[in-house]
Amino acid sequence: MEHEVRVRFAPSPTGLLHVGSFRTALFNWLFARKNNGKFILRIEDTDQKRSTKEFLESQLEDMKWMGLDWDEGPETVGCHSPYFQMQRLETYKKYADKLMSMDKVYLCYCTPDELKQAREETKSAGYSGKCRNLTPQQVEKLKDEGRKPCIRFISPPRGETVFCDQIKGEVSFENNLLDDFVIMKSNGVPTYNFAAVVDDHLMEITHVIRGDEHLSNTPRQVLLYQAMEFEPPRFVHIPIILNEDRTKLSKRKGAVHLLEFEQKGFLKEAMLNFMSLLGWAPKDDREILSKNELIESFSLDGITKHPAVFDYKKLEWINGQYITSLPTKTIVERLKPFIEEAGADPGEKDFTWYVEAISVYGNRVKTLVELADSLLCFFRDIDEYDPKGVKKHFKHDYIISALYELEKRTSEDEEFSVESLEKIIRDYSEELGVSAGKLIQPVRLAITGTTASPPIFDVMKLAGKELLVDRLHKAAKFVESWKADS
RNA sequence: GGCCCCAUCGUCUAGCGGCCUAGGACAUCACCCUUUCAAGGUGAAGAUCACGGGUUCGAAUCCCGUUGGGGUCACCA
Repeated sequence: MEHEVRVRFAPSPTGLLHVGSFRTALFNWLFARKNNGKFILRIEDTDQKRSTKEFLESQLEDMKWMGLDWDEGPETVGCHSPYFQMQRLETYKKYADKLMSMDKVYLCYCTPDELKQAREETKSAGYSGKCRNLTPQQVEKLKDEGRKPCIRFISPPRGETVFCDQIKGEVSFENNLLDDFVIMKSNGVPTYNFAAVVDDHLMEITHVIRGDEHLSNTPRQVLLYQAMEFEPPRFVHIPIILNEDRTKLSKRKGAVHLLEFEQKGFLKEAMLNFMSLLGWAPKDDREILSKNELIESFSLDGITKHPAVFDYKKLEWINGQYITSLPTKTIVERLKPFIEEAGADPGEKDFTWYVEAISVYGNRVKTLVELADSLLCFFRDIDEYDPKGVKKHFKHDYIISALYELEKRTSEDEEFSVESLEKIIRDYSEELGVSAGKLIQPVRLAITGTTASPPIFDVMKLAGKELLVDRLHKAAKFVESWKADS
């Protein structure tokens, strides 16, 4: 009988939540939910220089935004609290003392400068073990100099450390390559490797699912598990995410923080769907999966071994799929902040209008930002008419009178429906003896200022009588002065 | 550079010894639809399964080497 699955996501609040970290959190969460296990959120805030309360809050908000709820962690009552490493200092000290009494660690009085210098001189990365066999007199002398020691782990000089990774299989490292690494800094704060091992053990973590960049840390952790006589968890190293140029996903080359994607108008459902498909695939050919479907089909053996390139185009496609498939009510609610961001008052239009707008515009945009942008002409005056469109669609002699006539006819249209508006245009084009398109394009330009838009009768209806009449009038005036100038 | 990991269409991937003259999706292209732009529908192009050796009756699938890519080498996590 297997133990209850307990996994954890252990972010450091040293920046905004990175999409790579988020993907790690997602896989952990999916695995926990799939197996009816527990998802634990542990804050690794031992980097006191870079950790901030603001980053912590931002990361927690991102997790909540995406719906990755944690069973134990900040803001919960878990039986393994506290979940902030800086609040667990006595615990780490206890285990460091234990290792000290077992002669598995030692005090090191070297200063960062000395270490740096030694590294440069020997051109090798590891620590020499200089302080491992200090005499009592030497220790006294170093203490008198006011030095604060850190604690280093005594790495075995030979042999190899082998562990089994759920994805990679058996992985082994030569012990002589591992140096005496630091487990407790001189300020009494544990280092990552030590704190993670102590906490994962105490919190009864069964599967450590984390990014591939931690694979080379694992032998040190395995050594610590052995030294403290803890049973190690299962290790699951998931592939990292790459930029299009196959370098590690980084700023400079595009958005990397979850927050940025939210601001760009991506829906959480789409993000969740897309991110889960980076380095993992369901057994069947489905591409669009809801949160529940993801949980249902998630399994560790579906995770790939190789890194995955972040395909922005596919994300856009998935987002587009969700814009058209999510309940309109949901899209309306989420769209409003973007309307506001674009500089308009979302309260100007009522719910019915939004529903129509989304049914008309929804399938031609990829993000909420694009949706808000294309709807902006219904909130604010248009800045200019597309120059190419002007030359093409405003050039004919009948345009000025036609725009005035349409202004008159639409203003007198009591019904003001998509059908009645279509009738006005078609009837008038027949009267003029021109094709409907010859009227449609100028009207499109008059309302939106552009040559591309959804079907024009829908756009006219969406504009509303007042705005439509105004735009037709302004366009007529514009063409008058344009013709006069040329 | 040392160590570790990885390698199927441009990209995400299916494939876990015969069903593969390699399947799906995004992107690309064409056609249909059409008042423009999309969406949608149909179809096309796109991978000598990185390369070279083995093992086997048979390999994208197993083994070895080469090359390429990535990760990591802190009193950061």
